[in-house]
Amino acid sequence: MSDLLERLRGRGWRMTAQRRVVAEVLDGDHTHLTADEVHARAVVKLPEISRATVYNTLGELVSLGEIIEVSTDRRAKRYDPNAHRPHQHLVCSRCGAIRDVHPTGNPLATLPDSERFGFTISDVEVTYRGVCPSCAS
Amino acid sequence: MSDLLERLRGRGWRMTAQRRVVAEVLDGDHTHLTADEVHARAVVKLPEISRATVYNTLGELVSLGEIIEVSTDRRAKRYDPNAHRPHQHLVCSRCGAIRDVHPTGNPLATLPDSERFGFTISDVEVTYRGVCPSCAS
DNA sequence: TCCTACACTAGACACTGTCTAAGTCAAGCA
DNA sequence: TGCTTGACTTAGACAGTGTCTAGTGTAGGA
Repeated sequence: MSDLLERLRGRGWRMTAQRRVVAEVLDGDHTHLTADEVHARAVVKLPEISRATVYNTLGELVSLGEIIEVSTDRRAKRYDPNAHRPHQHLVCSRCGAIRDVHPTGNPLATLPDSERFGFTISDVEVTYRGVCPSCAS
Repeated sequence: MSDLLERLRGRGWRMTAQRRVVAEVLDGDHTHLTADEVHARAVVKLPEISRATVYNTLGELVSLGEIIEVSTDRRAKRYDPNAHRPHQHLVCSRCGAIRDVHPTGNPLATLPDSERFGFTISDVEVTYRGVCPSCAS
């Protein structure tokens, strides 16, 4: 975590209490939080932090590549602090639980040239859906 | 299209002008419309159709498996009438254009057992992202 | 034709996210 | 250390998408 703060400072980020709190929340063991969940946890540590600041800070962290936006359902975006290792997501279609997973092979290679329609493809997102053990039992 | 209406009638759907119009809109050559786009087109044919009816009808068509919900960005859901042939999506990250694509292999097979965490996996969504030829030029 | 359960409408409401104007403060500099 | 400045934060309005409800309408069977 202090790593993250150091990296951000090194990139010219002005270090404020609000940004520190958001980074701390993301570094907790609750991954894949929504923006409002991040806000709720941040408010515990810093009651006057505003929703707009949380949204701004999350957006900045995303554009800096420190966290990843995930949208496994059509509800709120979720934020994944595990940005430094490529991975995909496995989602329970009942309870919405999310796990990071690491498929074999290169997902980009599955799309033949004839199906690329001239696009320059840079990224692939794979979402596996199913029922988790708790919901199945 | 009359096929679709027949299938729906066969499943006990009460056939109303509103449902017919929504089905007709989806059957047009504009695929991947948002709910509000469907509503806008439906209003042209049936001015008094309400937004709630369009949302309800789309939801029913999805649960009947006649259309597919697609969420390639975090804006509105889009509806894909191409539900009867498995496919994935290729999205332009600049203009948002969407193409149906057909990757090789079985995307489910890319997740090893050790990465399934006891989930019973039933579905995989793959979204390829890149820049389309028009945006690249 | 009549009846009734299902469908539709208008509009309020909820959730998520964005924007703005005004105030605050981190950090560089004297 | 104290000043200055522009980046940052705040509160709250606003926008887009989707859901829900109460009252009304109507498709389709008897």
